[in-house]
Amino acid sequence: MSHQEYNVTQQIREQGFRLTPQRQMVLDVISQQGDHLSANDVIAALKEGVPVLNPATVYRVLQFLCDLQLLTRTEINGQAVYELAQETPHHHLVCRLCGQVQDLPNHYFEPLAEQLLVDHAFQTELNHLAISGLCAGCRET
Amino acid sequence: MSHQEYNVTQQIREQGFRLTPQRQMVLDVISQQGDHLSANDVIAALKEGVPVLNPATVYRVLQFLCDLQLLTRTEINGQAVYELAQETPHHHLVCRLCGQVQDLPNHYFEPLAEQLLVDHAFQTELNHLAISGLCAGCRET
DNA sequence: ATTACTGCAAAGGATTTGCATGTGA
DNA sequence: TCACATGCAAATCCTTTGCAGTAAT
Repeated sequence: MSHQEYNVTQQIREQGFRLTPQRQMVLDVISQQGDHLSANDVIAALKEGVPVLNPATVYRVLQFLCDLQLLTRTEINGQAVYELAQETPHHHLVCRLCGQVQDLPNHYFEPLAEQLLVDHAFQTELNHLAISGLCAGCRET
Repeated sequence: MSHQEYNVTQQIREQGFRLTPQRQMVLDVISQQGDHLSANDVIAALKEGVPVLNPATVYRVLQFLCDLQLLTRTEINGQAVYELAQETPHHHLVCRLCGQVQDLPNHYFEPLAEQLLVDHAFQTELNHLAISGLCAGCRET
């Protein structure tokens, strides 16, 4: 179990919730497989091993972990994807062709956020925004 | 029929497709009700008048009009919404509290796009991005 | 007269929910 | 022990599809 994952399990207990095998399995998958897994990805990954989790349980665990803010949920191309919550908010560059996703630090959006506040009195709450386009590799071909 | 809507019907014919009452009704609704209608909004609005369109037809018309690039489709909070295609791309400020949507000209994103190109060789294809946050009115209360 | 288009009903996929059972603390 | 969680199945929501009939050109 990674250090990060350990903190997560700690938090579940500290908040008075139960650390069940199902919740651990979902956390394992998301920690190991890395980021940006859809509910289906998680369900599929869990089918590799035994025993299999019920899809309803996976959905419930994902929602539970999001409620505790241990996971974050992003919509990419109309599909909900999940990853471990990080300290700093960040965003995503999504390639239209190859589908690759790379992270983008929040500071890229700071000038924009400031301007929206000045011009429109609109206070952005940017988190896990998905920017689509063409990645370096796909632009060449 | 507005001038804009006239152009749209012209284009349908010019491209060899048929201008059916159903397509006109969907266009009427989107032209009159304004922007950001979901498929359901369109279906509901059509139920006000008679005769009623079949939901499957509404979905097919919306997709058809998007294929012809006469409508654009945006995902806001995981919900597909449609509006008449405009000449210039633009984006949306979506208030988390009141749900109000205001348009945002594309030029706000130009510095960001340039920086992503320089730093990550990533070519953004930004269109109808939804930025969530708090609008001026909701920030006060 | 073609053949694109629509209506209907059924299928499909993703997610949620009710309820009985199971289990972590 | 016992409230919280899970499994199961059914329900729900949104959208798509097959097919027969209709209508725009």
